Amino acid sequence: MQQDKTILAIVDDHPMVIEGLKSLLKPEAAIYTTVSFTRGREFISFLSQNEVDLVLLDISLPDVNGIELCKEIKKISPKTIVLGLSNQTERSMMLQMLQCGASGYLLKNVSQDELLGCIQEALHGLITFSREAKEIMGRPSKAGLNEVASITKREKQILELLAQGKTTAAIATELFLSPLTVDTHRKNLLQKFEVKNTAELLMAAVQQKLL
Amino acid sequence: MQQDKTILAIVDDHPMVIEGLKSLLKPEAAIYTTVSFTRGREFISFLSQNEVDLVLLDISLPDVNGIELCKEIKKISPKTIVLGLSNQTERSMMLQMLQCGASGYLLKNVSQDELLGCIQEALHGLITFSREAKEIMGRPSKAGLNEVASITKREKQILELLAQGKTTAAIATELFLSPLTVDTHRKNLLQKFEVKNTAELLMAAVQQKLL
DNA sequence: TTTTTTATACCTATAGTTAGGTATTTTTAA
DNA sequence: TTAAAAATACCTAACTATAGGTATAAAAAA
Repeated sequence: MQQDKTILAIVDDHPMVIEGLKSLLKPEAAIYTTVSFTRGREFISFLSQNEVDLVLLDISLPDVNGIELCKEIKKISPKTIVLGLSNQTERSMMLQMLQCGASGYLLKNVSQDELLGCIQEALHGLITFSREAKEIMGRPSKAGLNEVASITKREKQILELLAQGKTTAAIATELFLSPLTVDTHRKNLLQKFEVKNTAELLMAAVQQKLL
Repeated sequence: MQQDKTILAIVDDHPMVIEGLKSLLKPEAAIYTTVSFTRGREFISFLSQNEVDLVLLDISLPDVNGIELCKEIKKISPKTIVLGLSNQTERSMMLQMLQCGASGYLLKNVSQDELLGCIQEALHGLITFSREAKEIMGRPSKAGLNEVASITKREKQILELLAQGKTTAAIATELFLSPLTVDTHRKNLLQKFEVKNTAELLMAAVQQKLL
């Protein structure tokens, strides 16, 4: 690549957001080249063929989950810097993004200054947050107490079926498993969420936005 | 006022959204003049001194609630056309906006074509929706079929305790009732929601925003 | 390549829920 | 004030979930 400009990618399903970001980045058009994508998959296939210095990644895309996408990006191109971008003011989401290799997190209410500042910081290898995101990170209130249970794919699947009111036996049939296996997963879910029955489990899952 | 261009106002607390909208409106810059505001109050004071033909109004502003703002706008300047703008795909929210005098509703994932089309339609006095908003309005499923189960105070109380994972016996003790009575209420809840177990019941209640 | 995690499957009891009723008293609304 | 709705309480039997384990193979991660 003969390009010496920094390449920024924007991944967001809202054309309006893409245009907004481009517009906010315009003053620095001399140093940044921007490309944009409305689907996570599109960006991944682009990334496997091109270099990208930094990506502004919406974490709530229609096709893939932002956390997963972030992992994939870091796998394909570890030096691409990922900044999470979202409306969600969920501490847990921010932490998850960082855990998956993101270099920071911006809320969609960023000002132009913040945006440009954060991009610069991130490009220099720093972890960075938009003002409001910083504030949220700054209050450890919920984090300490409300730890997010990390669940496996199978567990997620079973959780969803439980939410549909299905019994262990019905789930076993549906997934071609032994009811005993389903029961084990179910018990593991109860343990992970530190709850004692399905009702509590579902409410906890709803609260953690897993359902 | 000697202005013959149509005056569009954008009210949104996200600079990015404002820039995005302006950018999407650019092809029509010859006919539209745009002004933007990040606070509802700011816009109201502008409106009392200036004419505005149409306003794109974010319904989730930090200072005032979108519904209230819409009412105020229509009170101050009845001929200003209001289009609701939001991420929320809540049917009820859309209906509320219309009830308060809005001429339509756009989701923030609108494409440029939709945006320009909807603005034109609204300016011609029509009620208009973005594609996805239309889809949501188009399914009477939830409104018609999924009638909100009306539950009694006692039932609500028991529903909440069930959501906390409490057993019939525990609820009975807490409410100084016979377990058999609690059981009857529980059964009535299952019937009203047309579900067959507590898991499904809770999910239905969450969906109907009863929990 | 070794270790850890995930997914699979099993066992024994006990606890709790659901389905099918009926029936009386107290509130609330017409 | 009278009818309807809500809250109370009971019964039996069948079904389902939970608690307390153990164990092994297959994936993923280190």
